[in-house]
Amino acid sequence: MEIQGLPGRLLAELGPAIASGELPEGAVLRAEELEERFGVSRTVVREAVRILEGMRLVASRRRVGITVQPKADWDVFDPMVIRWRLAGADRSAQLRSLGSLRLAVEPAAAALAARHATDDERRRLSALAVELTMTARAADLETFLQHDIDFHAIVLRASRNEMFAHLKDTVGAVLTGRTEYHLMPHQPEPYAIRLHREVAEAVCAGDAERAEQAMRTIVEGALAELNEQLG
Amino acid sequence: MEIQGLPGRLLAELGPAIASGELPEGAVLRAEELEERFGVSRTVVREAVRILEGMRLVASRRRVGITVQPKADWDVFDPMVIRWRLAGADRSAQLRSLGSLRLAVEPAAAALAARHATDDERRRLSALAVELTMTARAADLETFLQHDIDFHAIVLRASRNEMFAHLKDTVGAVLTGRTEYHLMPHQPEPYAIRLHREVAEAVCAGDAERAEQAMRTIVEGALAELNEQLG
DNA sequence: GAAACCAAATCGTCATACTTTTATGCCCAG
DNA sequence: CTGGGCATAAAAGTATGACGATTTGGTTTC
Repeated sequence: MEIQGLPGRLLAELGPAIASGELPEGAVLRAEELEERFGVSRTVVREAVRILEGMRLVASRRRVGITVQPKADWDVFDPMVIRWRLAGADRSAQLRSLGSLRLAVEPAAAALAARHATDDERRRLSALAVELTMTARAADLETFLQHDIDFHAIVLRASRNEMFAHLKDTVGAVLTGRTEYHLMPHQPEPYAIRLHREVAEAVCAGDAERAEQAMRTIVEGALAELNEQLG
Repeated sequence: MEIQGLPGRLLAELGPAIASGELPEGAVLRAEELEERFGVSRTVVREAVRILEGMRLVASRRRVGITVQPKADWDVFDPMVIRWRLAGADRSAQLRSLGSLRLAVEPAAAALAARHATDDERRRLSALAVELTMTARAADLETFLQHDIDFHAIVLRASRNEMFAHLKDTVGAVLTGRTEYHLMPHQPEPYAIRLHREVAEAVCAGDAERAEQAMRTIVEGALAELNEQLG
């Protein structure tokens, strides 16, 4: 998942710095300056910059340098950008945006999953729903989170739509983020868990309508909680 | 939008080759081989490969080479990847996936737009809806397409959700793709155009429900046409 | 036959030199 | 004083040779 090597180290410094606004729009870096600051060669700097350029966080121009791009240009779907932003200043804006996206996508994915899921996927959804109940009771937030992530990932995958399926990392980042930064109730809501079982049952029964509704309610709930925590 | 310089040339060759399946999953390239084949230096090859790596199209490993990754790993939201795939073999699969995504996102965006659009955006939507009517009558597909793209882009932007807004290029690529590859009626459907006016009116009136419904009908129609053309 | 070791292949990094583009400021003409 | 073109230099872009690090796969040895 992570990018390796020395360019990775550069990224891990520059990415968060830009995403958090510490390096504001229009800030200019010079390649040579970065070489010195991080004690690496030109090759490494250039490759790291290329990657940031791919994410549209910066643009490199001759005789000018490497300039931080306006937020509006950033590739906000890149999982790395999402993580960096969740760790930084506009965490709440990011979570709200992602919430709306989930609200649009996940119910649709659940409906498709009810139609197209494999038997194995249906089984695993049911099993995970049970696990969620158990770990919630045990207040074992760590494994609860992991099961929650898996649950949503399976629904997205079972939709048999590659675009939806690829949002699994994005959704995973949201769930991780709101747990990590304590933006949800300390005990998972029993009601939310019942809804996960409802989704699992509906998918097993092939009931697209019910799966979609239940999933919508889940995401709406998450969004409501978020708004509560953030005022 | 496009990546510049010599690495860009490499990308323009390798990207489509991979996206089209000409270089299948597991295929191995060596950096030195690419240097010779394209007559460029290591620097250039490495940067191009880094970019492809960022899109998760390839992975580079010591002592083994640059291997093409399974399709499931590709960053299917990257606009460049989308264009390459639309130009290649699995164009129809790609269009179907994107269609489902639009069906989830655009109605939601329209609803939000009805609530949050600025006065200017409302005006421009109305104006574009009129333009669509005119250019459809004139059978001027080129400008019709451009106005259609602008229309959907404005709705997405007016939703005031950055994730939705960033899907404008994706939607644009879809609209361009299906025109370019003649996957829509030669004359735009009068019904579809009336629906665009409906969206514009609903957004102007602040009627979220109606905007959402009209937009849903538009995208459903596009998806239906697609399925008709592709069997 | 298994474990340890060695060798070759390939990417990864560095240092340096050269090329290309372009912002900026100077100078000259109007 | 103003505007346009031209020279200059600054910065990224490209090329190249050398070396380092890692992984694969075979070979040797016990």
